[in-house]
Amino acid sequence: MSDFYESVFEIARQIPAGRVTSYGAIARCLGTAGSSRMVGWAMNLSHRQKVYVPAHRVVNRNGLLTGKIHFGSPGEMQELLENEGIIVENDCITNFKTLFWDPMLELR
DNA sequence: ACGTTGACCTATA
DNA sequence: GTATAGGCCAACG
Repeated sequence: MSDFYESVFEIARQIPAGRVTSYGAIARCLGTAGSSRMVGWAMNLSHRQKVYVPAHRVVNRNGLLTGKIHFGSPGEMQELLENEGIIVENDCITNFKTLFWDPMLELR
């Protein structure tokens, strides 16, 4: 595993419950801004990882659950989010701006 | 080896 | 405000 994915998983693991972040935020925090797609690939590989990565807390910039289909079954991601107190409606996170968690601010 | 795709983001029209 | 274009790099067929 390259350091890039390691860092991505590390950050994803640091996301507190009930909070969400975006791929771009993680990418910028890693200094690989513009290559936010790689963060998505990293999440795709997260299933192969031994350690559990809360990928459901990572969504796109619009707060839309674009990657829910990559979970076991559609709706599972939403259920996980609602289980943590996050309100999800029509595959969109309500109060996304409030629930947004910036790794740049927390991890510094 | 080459072309296409992908859990995205920013910028211009 | 929505619509389209471009860029980024790795994995898959």
